[in-house]
Amino acid sequence: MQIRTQRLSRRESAASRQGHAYIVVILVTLSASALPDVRCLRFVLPATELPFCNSIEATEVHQVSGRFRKRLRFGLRPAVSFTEEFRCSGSMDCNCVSDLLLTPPVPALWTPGFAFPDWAYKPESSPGSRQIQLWHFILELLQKEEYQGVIAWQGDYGEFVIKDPDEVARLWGIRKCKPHMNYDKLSRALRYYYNKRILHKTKGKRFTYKFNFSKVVLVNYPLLDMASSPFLLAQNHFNGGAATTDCSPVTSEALQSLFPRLPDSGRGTTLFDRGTGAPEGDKLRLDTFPFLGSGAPCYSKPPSMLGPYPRNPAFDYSWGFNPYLPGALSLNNCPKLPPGSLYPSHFYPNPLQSSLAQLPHPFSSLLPPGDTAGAERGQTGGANGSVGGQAPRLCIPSYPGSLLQGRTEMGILGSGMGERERGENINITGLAGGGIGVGLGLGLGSLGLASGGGVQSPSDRRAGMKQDPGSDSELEITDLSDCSSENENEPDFHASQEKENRMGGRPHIPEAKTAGLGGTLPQLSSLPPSISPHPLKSLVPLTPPPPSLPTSLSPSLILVERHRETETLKLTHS
DNA sequence: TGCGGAACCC
DNA sequence: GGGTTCCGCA
Repeated sequence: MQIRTQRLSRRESAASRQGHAYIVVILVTLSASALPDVRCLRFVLPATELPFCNSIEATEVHQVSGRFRKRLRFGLRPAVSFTEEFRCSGSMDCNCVSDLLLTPPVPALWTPGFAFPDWAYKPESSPGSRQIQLWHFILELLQKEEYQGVIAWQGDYGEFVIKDPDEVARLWGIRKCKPHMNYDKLSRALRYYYNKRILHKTKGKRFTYKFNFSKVVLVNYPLLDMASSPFLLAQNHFNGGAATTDCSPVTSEALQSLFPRLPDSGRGTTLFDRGTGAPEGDKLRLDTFPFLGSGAPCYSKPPSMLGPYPRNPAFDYSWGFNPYLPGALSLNNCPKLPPGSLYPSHFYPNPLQSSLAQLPHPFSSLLPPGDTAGAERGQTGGANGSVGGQAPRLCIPSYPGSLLQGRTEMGILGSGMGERERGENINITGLAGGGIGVGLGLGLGSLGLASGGGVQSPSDRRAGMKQDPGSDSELEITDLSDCSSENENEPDFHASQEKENRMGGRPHIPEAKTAGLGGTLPQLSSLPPSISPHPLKSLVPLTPPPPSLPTSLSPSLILVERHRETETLKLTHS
């Protein structure tokens, strides 16, 4: 069933600067008649093509005045355009794609992988260890086509079967430099995950285990709205189908055990940081994912293996990871392990299609991209089974220049705009003939990124002023990448991995909602290049904070204030 | 085949 | 901390 084009319009947007990474919160109000059940979002990052799905559960879609509203949260690195697809469930086989061009084509800084943030796949990120963890390894095998005969997804909701236990053990032994590894030992290690709720044994099925993705999600995004997340609810299958999420409360200890890099996962250091003043409530905190230094104990990954995507060299970054891509998990690059296969076009049964697909990004990034060849070109991975076929894709002109092109009506999003400006700059338009279409434009200019004067040209802005009162969308962009000090040493990608960073010990990342301070910060263009290792580092929101912003300066805001002072001082000196 | 305790290693 | 190894038990 072809869904007619649905025009969406921005209702409100806000953005703030916090480094490299952005958090984008989209609030979309859809006409009820047009989109009764939004199920899937698909994003494609430019240099990597990272489709991942966010789902919108019906219960999560608030029907307001005959419209369905849903706030979509996802984090994305700046300088990435992405495609999102809305797909209707049921008989409505609609989908649509639109692009969001955040920044100029600078290196893609964030590559969400699989269900977990990339750092989760990094051996260095293994809690308490700098080696790859077994569950990472299992995921690695699962995502490689050549190991389908050894281990493969089977069943649903993260269930997989070890078809060849000895071979899996052998591979694991190779990876860990344990030549005497066998399945008995491997299974013991797997049982080690039971208590951690990472894995679960499927009783009655030989060699069959099940990932508790919801737990992994929990530990990464503890404040994710479990009750309203269809994915997490689906993960209850993991726990015997209980009506509740897995879900004994996740203790701080457990979270720290799994993800020690969460300063204190159980005490509010969450991606969804409530109480930050965002009207929407939670806020995705990308600064939870630091990129760590390399350090595979056994092997060193050749550079060719580091980049899972067929990237444009300019966009390449060694730490990029997508477990669905070749070598994505071969972080230790065990010599005896064959190189990663080509990007698998499909996985069956891919539990993520039905479960992780319903997660807000980055969880939804578990979904396999359907078309690896489009990594560089940022095409839609239509092969993704979660998406109803190849969706039309709006091509947004690359920065700098107009975000609007063709039928697309793009808008500049960000806190750098006043309410009036935002009304002018944000415009979301559906795709003709493509079902519900949402085109999102994110202008750096509106965010205060001064290089080039912003993404959207004035003419574009004018073109994007049209609004549809019948629908709204809301974007919130947060730059959080200042948090990762490790990444500062990465010359290629300037990549800092997002990480939760509100707790002590780590570099403090300003909260997402810092737009209110942005106006006082110097714009990038006004700063010497050396000041900011990354253009977005100087991204400065221009607009006042959202009304819900706390009036008092939080520690993070203080940091922003300090940053502002520093930048101002540098500017003065220069 | 699966489990978990225990000791041990890194 | 995250396994690894060994073991007894079911």
